[in-house]
Formats: sequence, C-alpha cells, structure tokens
Amino acid sequence: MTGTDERPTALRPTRQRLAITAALSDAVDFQSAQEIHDVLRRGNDKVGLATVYRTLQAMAESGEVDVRHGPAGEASYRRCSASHHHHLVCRSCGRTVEITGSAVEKWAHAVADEHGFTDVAHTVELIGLCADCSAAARGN
Amino acid sequence: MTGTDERPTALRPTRQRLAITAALSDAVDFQSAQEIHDVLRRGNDKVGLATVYRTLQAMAESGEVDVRHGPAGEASYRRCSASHHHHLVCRSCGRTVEITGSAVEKWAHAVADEHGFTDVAHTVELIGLCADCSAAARGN
DNA sequence: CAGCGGTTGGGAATCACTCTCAATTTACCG
DNA sequence: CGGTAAATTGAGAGTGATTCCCAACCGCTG
Repeated sequence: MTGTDERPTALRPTRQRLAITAALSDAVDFQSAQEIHDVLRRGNDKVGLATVYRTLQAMAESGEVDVRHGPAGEASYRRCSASHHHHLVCRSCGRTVEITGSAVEKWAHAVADEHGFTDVAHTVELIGLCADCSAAARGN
Repeated sequence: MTGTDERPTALRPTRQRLAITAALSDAVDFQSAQEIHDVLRRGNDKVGLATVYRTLQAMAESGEVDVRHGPAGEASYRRCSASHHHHLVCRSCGRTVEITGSAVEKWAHAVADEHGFTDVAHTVELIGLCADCSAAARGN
C-alpha cells in the first residue's frame, strides 16, 4: 500500500496475449473464442481456454476487436480498426464488408438526444445477399 | 398430399401457443424464454420449456416478436408491432423505447446498393443512459 | 367417431462461457 | 543481479441457456 502506482489498467504483454493477437491478425473473418483457442493449440503456443476468453473480452472492451453475437449466443471476434464502423454481411457466403457512415452516427445521436439519453453507443448490422450470391440465387 | 392447402405455415392454435402469446402480450418489456416459461408455470397453463422455445423461435421468424441477444447469449423476446423499428435501451435500468427512423432505412439501402448487396435487412440498437439514470449517475 | 399428423413435454445432452485457486511469470525495487 | 509482490495463467468443475429425442397427445378432417 505504498501508492506508487494506481493505474487500473495494468495489462502485461505476455506470450499468451501476443499469441491471441497474432491469431486474430491472421484471420480475415470472424472467429469464435473456441476457434481461436483451437488454432492456438495446434500451433506452438499452448493457451488455456479461460485465458482466451479473458483476453478477448478485454480486447473487445478496449475496442481492439469487434464482437458479433450469433443467433446461438456464441460470440465471434475479429480484429479491426479501432475506429467506429459497422458491417455489411452476406447471409449466404458470409462475406463481410466494413462500412462507416457518419449519417447513422448523427441520427443515433439525434434520436438519443430527443429522448434524453446520454452516453449512447450503437450497434448496426446490415445483412443481405452480396452481388454474387444474388446472381446465383436468381439463376437457381 | 391432397393439395387442398399448401401453405408452409401450418401452425395450429393450440392452448400452449395461445398461452405464450398471451404472456407476451401481458408484459411490456423483454422477457427471456425461461421467464415466460416460469410465468406460464405459475398460471394455470402448464407448458413445456421446449415448447416455449419452439414457439418463440417460430414467432420470431414470422416477425411477431422481437428478439434481442444479451451478452451472455440469452435471447429475450418481446411482442411488438410488426412494422419495422429499432430500440433505444437504457443500460442501467433497462428502460426501452421503440423508435423508427426512415433516415437509417434509407442509409442502409444506399450502402447496401453501393456494395451490390440485395435483399438487405438490418439491425440497429442504441444503448445509453436514460435521463433519470444519467442524473443519478451524475449525482453519485 | 376414427385416423392422421402436427404438437407436446420431460429430461438428458450439448454448447458456450465463467469461476476458482494454486502455481507460474513478470515487473520493478534495492 | 536476486527478491518480492502482484498480475496472469490454466485445468477442470460449474452454470445457464437452448436443443434433441421420442412416445403420448390433441385438434382437425372425413
């Protein structure tokens, strides 16, 4: 209790932590925590499942990764720019496009303001059929 | 296979089904499947948990109810107007406001179009602190 | 009324995730 | 450079939600 340091965020760059970050950088698509754990297991770095979850959660909170919740309740993570953005996902092939839209941001703020809400965050997800899949579906 | 009726939706209005609908109509807020099951149990209608899940899922697909996924992966259901809309939720007290915004709808369509996507649906959720909770938090 | 099929329900099974706690690792001090 | 305290790890049990299985059931139709 010497009070030399009272920083609440004391995350250490351990080997496990780095391995998870690497695994995330490797993949382009969303991966579930379990998948990441699996990949890590196959590699040289043995990381506990609990650690994967912990790390992923921390990264999600600090905005380093995106989180998406599937219908079954399983969370998928994906490394992305720290800047705020949304996704356009193809419901057939899973292709994902990162999009930004200041229009929505403004709208969200306006609506929140109108109802007296403060400190508002928002989630937007667009789901449809990409050009290729649309064509395939039509031909079918 | 007499071809007298080929409607794919052959849902029978059974007592269980009606009970679930009633329970949904009763509540104003989101309820988890388990909560609904619990309420039904307390009442006169004994309904199996599996049935509740099945029915809720069917209703969600037909758009009769809204589904929301909590961080723990538990789905919450709420009866709502069939018309498309979104929610503004207080992260502290859970208060929910139903909102509509043609601005977002247009934006979503524009963005989807721009990327060649078709048949696009979208999900928008605003999470913040309602007026009351904001005040409380400030005073704290 | 009889028969057919959609429907039900209890409980086991599955799945994703969290918790606990001792052992290990890391950062930092002298 | 070695020591110490605190952060971190990991294995497995525990939790909670949801699905599966399958035989009994019930509403609808003839």
